[in-house]
Amino acid sequence: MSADRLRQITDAVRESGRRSVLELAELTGASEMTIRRDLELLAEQGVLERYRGGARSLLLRGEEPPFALRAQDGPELKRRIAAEAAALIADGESVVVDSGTTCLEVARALHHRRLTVMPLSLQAANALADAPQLTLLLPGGQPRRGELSLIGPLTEASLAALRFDTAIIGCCGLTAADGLTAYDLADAAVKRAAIASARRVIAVAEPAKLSRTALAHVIPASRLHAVVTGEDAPAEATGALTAEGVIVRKA
Amino acid sequence: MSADRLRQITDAVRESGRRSVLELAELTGASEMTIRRDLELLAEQGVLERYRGGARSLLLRGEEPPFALRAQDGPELKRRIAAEAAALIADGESVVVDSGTTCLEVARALHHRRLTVMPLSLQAANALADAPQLTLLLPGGQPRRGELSLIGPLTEASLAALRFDTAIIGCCGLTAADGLTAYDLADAAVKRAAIASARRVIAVAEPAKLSRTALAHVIPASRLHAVVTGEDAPAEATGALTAEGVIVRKA
DNA sequence: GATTCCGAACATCAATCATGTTTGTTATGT
DNA sequence: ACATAACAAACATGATTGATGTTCGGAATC
Repeated sequence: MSADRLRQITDAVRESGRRSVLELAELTGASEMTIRRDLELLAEQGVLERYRGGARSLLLRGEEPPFALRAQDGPELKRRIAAEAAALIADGESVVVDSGTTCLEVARALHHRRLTVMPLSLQAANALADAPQLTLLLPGGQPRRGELSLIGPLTEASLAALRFDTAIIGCCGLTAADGLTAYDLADAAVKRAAIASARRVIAVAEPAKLSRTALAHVIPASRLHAVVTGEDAPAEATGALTAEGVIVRKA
Repeated sequence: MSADRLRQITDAVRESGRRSVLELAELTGASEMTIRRDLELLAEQGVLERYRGGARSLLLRGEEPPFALRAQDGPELKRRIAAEAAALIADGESVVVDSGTTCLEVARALHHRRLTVMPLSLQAANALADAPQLTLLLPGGQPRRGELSLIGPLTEASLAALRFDTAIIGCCGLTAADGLTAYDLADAAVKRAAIASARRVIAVAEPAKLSRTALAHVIPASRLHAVVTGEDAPAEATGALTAEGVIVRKA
């Protein structure tokens, strides 16, 4: 399954709202049959909607693509950021790890460590299920479709009952002006609960997110202790965060 | 990975307490290198312990083999039992599904149904994560190593806060005299909590379990509403259960 | 110090998966 | 109703992966 082609298709359809199978086959160089199969897949993920002859986009602008697609996005960068974040955690700590693709990488980076970890997504829980030295604590909740992040009152109640040394929080947008933001309201509520039950808050955010703001406000940037981002993060963004009292680490 | 060979090895080692690599290679017809790789795998799962030249069993009699091995055991029968149990559940119900290999099959059988389901293991949660019409509720808790059943105070608290129409409960032993029993104390406590929060309790048990009793007592048989087992369940066992007021279904 | 066992590295085979091609069927438009 | 375009099932192909076997240098045991 060529991830590149899926991305090309997603982008092309999103750009003009709709594309024909023939156009997409020409664009990608793949056969029409392959395009049809791809469209079927993307339709299942809720990215687009099939109609006879083509497909129309279901992603509104400002909406995030599904997990399976984002997971293919710059995995190399995410791993570097995750490794840097993991390095900020000391053995023996208790850590709550947020949902999202970047945080999933953080969870993987903690696999061999000696910690108490509460992951906030099924993905991360699975990644850590066979970790030998880890005390794994799962919160209750409802796994969000596709994302598999745990949400709802059960999740918030589980978090409220516990106190962690560190929270690793992912985001969809993070700026000094708008603070840490997320696309999903339920996710945002869980993030807030996780932050409320942690002594120290570390955000992980690819550079692109530092100039983006999503719908749901989670917390102001000043509430963060550290942000881990990529090396090509724009200086204005990181500077503004530093001015808020946040430590910025580039991976 | 030949499941047959792993079973042969496990049985042979358990029978005589220890076996040499050479013996096992002869017995299974595989090369010594393959046997070594298998032993490494089984050692990771805690089935046996390597020593130079062979391996010795770590499974005490009366102890259950790890999940990965049991999952390969008579999958056909388990699916039939699971289908029968699933048929006892009406659309719209709320159901709590226990951990274990048989209950995992029940979860799979519920995949396309319209229900509210709380699985008590990560395995089952994963199997149901992409179910389109299902409301999935995860309890909190600690995933038990290998088994991935959720245990601990978080799990019991999650269950105590909810009321279900039906509980599907797995077991290690089930007799009219000794009731429903499990190998693991923590699992048993969770089972009890699940049963306490359900109006109706259905146990699933392969025929072999109807003449077995494990360490931890969960509930007396009379507390069950129905038992689903295989068609070749011994008549004395099923008769004794019926005498306790339990409905017995053979799949 | 000799022998036996081990495990890493490579080779091989089978199974699986993604993709393309063919062909009969279905849906759309006139 | 008929013609055409799109579709999807079935099969073919090539690439990738995973299990197994073999060889060989190194380590543990006697």
